[in-house]
Amino acid sequence: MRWADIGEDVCSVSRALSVVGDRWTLLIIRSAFLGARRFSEFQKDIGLTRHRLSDRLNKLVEDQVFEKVQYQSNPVRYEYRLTDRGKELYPVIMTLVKWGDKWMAGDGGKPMEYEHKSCGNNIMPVLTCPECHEEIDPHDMKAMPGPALQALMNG
Amino acid sequence: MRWADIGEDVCSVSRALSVVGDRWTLLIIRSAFLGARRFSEFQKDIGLTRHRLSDRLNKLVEDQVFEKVQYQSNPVRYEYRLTDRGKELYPVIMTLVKWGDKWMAGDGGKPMEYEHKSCGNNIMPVLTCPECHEEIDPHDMKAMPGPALQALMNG
DNA sequence: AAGCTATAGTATCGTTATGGAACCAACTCA
DNA sequence: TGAGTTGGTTCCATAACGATACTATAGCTT
Repeated sequence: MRWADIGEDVCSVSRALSVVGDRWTLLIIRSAFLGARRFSEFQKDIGLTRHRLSDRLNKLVEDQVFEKVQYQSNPVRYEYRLTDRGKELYPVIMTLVKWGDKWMAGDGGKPMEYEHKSCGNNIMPVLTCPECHEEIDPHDMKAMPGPALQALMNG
Repeated sequence: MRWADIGEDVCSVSRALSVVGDRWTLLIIRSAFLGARRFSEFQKDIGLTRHRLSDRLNKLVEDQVFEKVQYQSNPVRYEYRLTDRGKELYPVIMTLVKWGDKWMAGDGGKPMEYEHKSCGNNIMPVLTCPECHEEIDPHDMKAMPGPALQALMNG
């Protein structure tokens, strides 16, 4: 039996994609990391229809990636802020930026550059092993069924 | 003027998502990292329709994420292998796995576990600064317009 | 006070993408 | 000879999406 055979539900990638796996959501989250909070800011950044944006933001609030915070009354208006759950999508965004920079580069250099404030360098993050601190090479990673998948395979 | 205002085209995230930003593509790539190569393997792993799979695989070959390699003649049959461009999506997949493990956990523990073969530890990769080797905290990253965006902003 | 602008949405409608099911073609194996 | 495997394609109904228009509340302006 193949591991993945068992179903999409026991797969962290598909679980994650059930939240961020559509055409717009990751762009909305990128905008949030660049400072957007209000409906119109997201719309200007991304250029999707208000209808769609309304939809996605509501779903992201439901999924607890954003929280709605009232910033005025009369009329009542809310802004959308990343929760902790949302903030932890930063690595996903940055790995996409890195891949896009390298493999989908346009003319005239990078769209954006990133400074690591705590060391002052202009960098692009790398994925490393928390134990030996080496950069991760896919060939050095061995994937094994974890408890959830083992349970399914044995019964 | 907002940076992102200028348009989706000068954004590495949206460029990357033009390749991997749909409901299925990242699942296909995940399957490839777990060893899938043939049409039917992908289909069993993911459970999408053959129609859709055919579509996505062809697009991914066009986008040079996969290459078609003939594995038999009579009838001619191809398998789909990740190119270098495709292999470098590994960090995107792993950061999604990590987020899914933490925030979308199901009962009974993790679906999968990962061993870093070169050090022998069971790990989950972290995003670090290649200069100071500290783990990246979104608050410590400063985003600035790069050359491509500066050019656009100045004219 | 009437009219214009800003913000944050909804409603409607036509087009595109997707899912489900059936079909097809070449070969293998019993 | 006939069922099964592999790797698709065709057709149709439904879901998601884009474009455009409309709504609602408030401030600013003349």
